[in-house]
Amino acid sequence: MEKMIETTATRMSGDERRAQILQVAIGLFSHRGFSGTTTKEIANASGVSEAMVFRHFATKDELYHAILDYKACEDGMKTLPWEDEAQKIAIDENDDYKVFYTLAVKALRHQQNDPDLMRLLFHSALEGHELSEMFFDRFVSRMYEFIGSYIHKRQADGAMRDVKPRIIVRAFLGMLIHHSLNNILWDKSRRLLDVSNEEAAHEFVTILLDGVKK
Amino acid sequence: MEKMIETTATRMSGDERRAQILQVAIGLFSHRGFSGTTTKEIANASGVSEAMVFRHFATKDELYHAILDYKACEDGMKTLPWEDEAQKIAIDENDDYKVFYTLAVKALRHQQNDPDLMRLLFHSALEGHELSEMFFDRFVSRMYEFIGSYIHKRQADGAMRDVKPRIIVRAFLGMLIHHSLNNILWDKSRRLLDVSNEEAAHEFVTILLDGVKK
DNA sequence: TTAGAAAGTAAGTAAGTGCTTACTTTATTA
DNA sequence: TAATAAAGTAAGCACTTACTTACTTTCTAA
Repeated sequence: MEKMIETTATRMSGDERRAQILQVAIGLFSHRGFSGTTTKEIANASGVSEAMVFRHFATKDELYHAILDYKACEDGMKTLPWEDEAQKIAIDENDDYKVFYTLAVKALRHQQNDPDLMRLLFHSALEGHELSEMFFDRFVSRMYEFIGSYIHKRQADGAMRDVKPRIIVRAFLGMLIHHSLNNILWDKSRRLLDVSNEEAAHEFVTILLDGVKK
Repeated sequence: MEKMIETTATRMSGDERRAQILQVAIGLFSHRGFSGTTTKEIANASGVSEAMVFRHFATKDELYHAILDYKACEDGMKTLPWEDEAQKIAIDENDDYKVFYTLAVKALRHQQNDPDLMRLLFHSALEGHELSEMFFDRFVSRMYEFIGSYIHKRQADGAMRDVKPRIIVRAFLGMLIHHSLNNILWDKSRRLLDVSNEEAAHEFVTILLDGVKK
């Protein structure tokens, strides 16, 4: 004879719950790291018992892998620059500013919208986890290839100085990644430097291009 | 009536042992992180029982603090650029290349010689440990002040474009830190980019200075 | 030479840890 | 509407964790 006063305590479907646990775990792992997060914390934050966590993910390690796969495959690489049409056009037109600015703004926005990915990536890099290598092979090294070969072409055109292309790539990615890292980790309140993604991208690209032009 | 066949198993003095445990712990913490390292591992790697670790450091947390203090105070800031005489002279002479190149080479060398410091710094930043803030206040923000004010001066001289000085600082430090980070974390075998500290410093500085000159 | 201090250990403890088991509750459908 | 499958739990298991205790060994100096 109880009244249904519950606050929509409907139980979730298996897939829903799995996805929810995954999301909760992403938040926790990305802030506390793998060994700094307990399965109990994950369960509590998901509003279920630990047994449910282990129903969906056989081991804690499997959960971590699922996260890495999800983040690195589905999320982080949604818009690969070498599959971007606008990018290709800019490249064909030899529009240096457009090529680099588009890349920069996209990267900065992406990292701002999803700081967990960067945190996760750094945690796994420090711990020597295999995601690190996977991400490196699938994304970073292709990025070097992609930007590097564009720079090489522009050097052949006589539009850029003869510097090892990959040094230029490193300088460019360094500015972007370090800027995002600052915003996420050390300078959340923007005391040190407070600029929009667009302004940052513009200035970084201008410095880089003026710095390598012939 | 035993013979003294021991391989110089002389016991250490308190101070020696303390220092040794500290060093061992630095190596472990910097690779596995705080919660990823157990006190037993530290004891074993130091060749003593766990009780000895706790004789020298009341808690695991105290040990971590001691490391951070040691690393951040004694080690990492041995040569602060604003206390460097050669640096001051270069600044007075408005020798942009010398100012930035000296800084860059020193930073790259330091990080190469002591990768543990950077690892530790990143671990603590990700975990939100207080060292992060301390290091930020004592070192990073002063660095922005120092380089930023030099850039400001050079802008007033009409030698550099009018860009927010701190954006230039961020671009510069970004190149350096990201390069070291790559060498330490992802590209240990230098597959992606293999350059000496001097070459890297030279190219980064050249890009930066050409990128901001008037 | 011997008392005492300091370096050291073996063997705990209580509170977690990842993970399992045996069971109950809710939703679906034949 | 009853059978069944799926979502869920409480309680515990074997083991690890940070940290302690009660004790032994070695060095030093009066």
